[in-house]
Amino acid sequence: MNMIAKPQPKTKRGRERRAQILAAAEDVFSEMGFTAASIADITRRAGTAQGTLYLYFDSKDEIFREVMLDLGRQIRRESSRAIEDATDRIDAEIRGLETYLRFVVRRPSVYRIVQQCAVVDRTTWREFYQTVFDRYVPHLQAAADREELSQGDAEVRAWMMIGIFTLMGERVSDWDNGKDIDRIVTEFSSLLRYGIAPRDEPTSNTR
Amino acid sequence: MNMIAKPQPKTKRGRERRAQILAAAEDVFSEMGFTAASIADITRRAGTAQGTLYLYFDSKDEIFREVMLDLGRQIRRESSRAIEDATDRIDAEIRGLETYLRFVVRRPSVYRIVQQCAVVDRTTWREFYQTVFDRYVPHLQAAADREELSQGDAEVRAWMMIGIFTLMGERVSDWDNGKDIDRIVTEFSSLLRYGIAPRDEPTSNTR
DNA sequence: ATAAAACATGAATCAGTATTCATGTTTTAT
DNA sequence: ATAAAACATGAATACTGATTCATGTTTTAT
Repeated sequence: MNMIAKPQPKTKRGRERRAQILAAAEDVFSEMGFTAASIADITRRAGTAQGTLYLYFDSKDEIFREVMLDLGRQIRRESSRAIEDATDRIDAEIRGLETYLRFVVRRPSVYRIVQQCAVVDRTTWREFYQTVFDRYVPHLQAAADREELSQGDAEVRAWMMIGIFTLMGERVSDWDNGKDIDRIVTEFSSLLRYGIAPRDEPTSNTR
Repeated sequence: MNMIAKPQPKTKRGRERRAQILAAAEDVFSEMGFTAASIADITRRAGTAQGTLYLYFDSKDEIFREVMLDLGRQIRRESSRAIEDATDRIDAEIRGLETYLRFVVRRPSVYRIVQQCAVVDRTTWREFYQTVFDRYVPHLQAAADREELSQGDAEVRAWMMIGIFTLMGERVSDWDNGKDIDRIVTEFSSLLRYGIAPRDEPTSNTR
C-alpha cells in the first residue's frame, strides 16, 4: 500500500547497518520461517537494538520483501552468468541448470525464502516468476528461429523449464545437499535432446 | 510431537460437524492464508462456536495438517484414476497432466494449501512429495523395462515430471484459470516424445 | 423415562511480539 | 568547535488471536 519506502541511508555507517540487518533477516527467515521469526531474533542476530531495524525498514513485511527482491537479483545474475559462453541453447539450458543447482546448494536460504514468499507476499512472488518468465521466453523463441531448438510453444516451454529448475532446486538444497547434481544434469540433458520416448535409432547420434 | 490425535467422533452429528469444520478450514486457509486465517474465521464460516473446533482438532496447526492430508488423498486419487485406461506410459503421462490440470482449476485451493504446507508444516509437505515420488518411480521404471520409454534415470525423471506438473498446476489455477490447458498438454506431449532439440526427420512419424 | 456420554457454546484468559518513542550517541558540514 | 542531521537504543505500549472452561443441550443406551 505505502509506496514510499524508507529513504536510503545517508552515511556509510547507515548503509552497513542496513546490509547487516538484511543479511541477518535472510538467515533468520530461512531458518525459522517468517511467522516464527521475530524482530527480536533478527536484531539479535544482527547485533543491534530492535528499534534500529525500523530506521531502515517500515515493517516486518517490508524487510521480508527486501530480502526476497535481493535474492531474486542474485538468482538472475547467477543464471545469466552461467549461460554466457554456451555454444547453443540446449547447452545453455544444461549449463544453466547445473549452475543453478550448485548455487542453491551453496545458498539454501534461496528456496526457503522463495517458498515463504508465495505465502507471505504473493504479489512479490508472482512478480519474481513473471520476471524470470519474461526473460526466458525470448531466448527460447530466438533459439527456435535459429533452429537450435525445434519449433514449439516457447511460453509453455519456459514454464516447463522453470518447473524443472524449481523442483530440482528444492530437491537438492533440501533433500540431498547436492550429491545428485550430476545425475540430474545428465537426465535433463537427455530429456531435452530426445524426450523420454523409446528412440528409433538405438545408438547412432550422440550429436 | 503429540502422536495421539483426537478420537474419531462417535455420532453422525459429530462426524458431520467435523467434516463441516474441515471444509470451512480448507476454504479459509486457501483464501486468506494460514497466518491471516483465524480460528474465528473458520468457525464463523462453518457456522459453529470457536470451542467446537477444539472438540475435533487439537490446534490450528493440526487442523491445517488434516486439511493437507485430505487434499493429498484427493490429488492421488484423481491422478491414478486418470491413467487407468492409458495405452502406454507416454499416454499415461499426458492424460495424467491434463486431468491434473483440470482438477486444480476446479479446486484452486489445492495449490494454495500445498504451498502453505511447505511453510507451515514442512514435515507433512515432504511426506506428501515423497509419497507422490515413491508411487511414481516404479511406474517409470517398469515402463522403461517394457520399452514404452527409453532407458534412463527413473528417479530423476520422476522429479522432473513432478516439477512440471507442480508449476503448471500453479500456473493454471492461479494465473490463467485453465484456458491454456490444451496448449500445455500439446507441448508437454511433444517434450516427452521428442525433447526440444531440432529433429532429424522433419515430418515423418506422428507415431 | 432417565442417566450417562457426547456434543456445543462463546466470553474470558493470557502469552507473544510488532511497533513506538523518549532519550542518548556519533557523524557531517561549516 | 559547534550545531544539525543522522543514527542507535531498549523498555513500554498496544494489540491480536489461539486456547480454555464453566455451563448448557442433544443423543444414546438401557
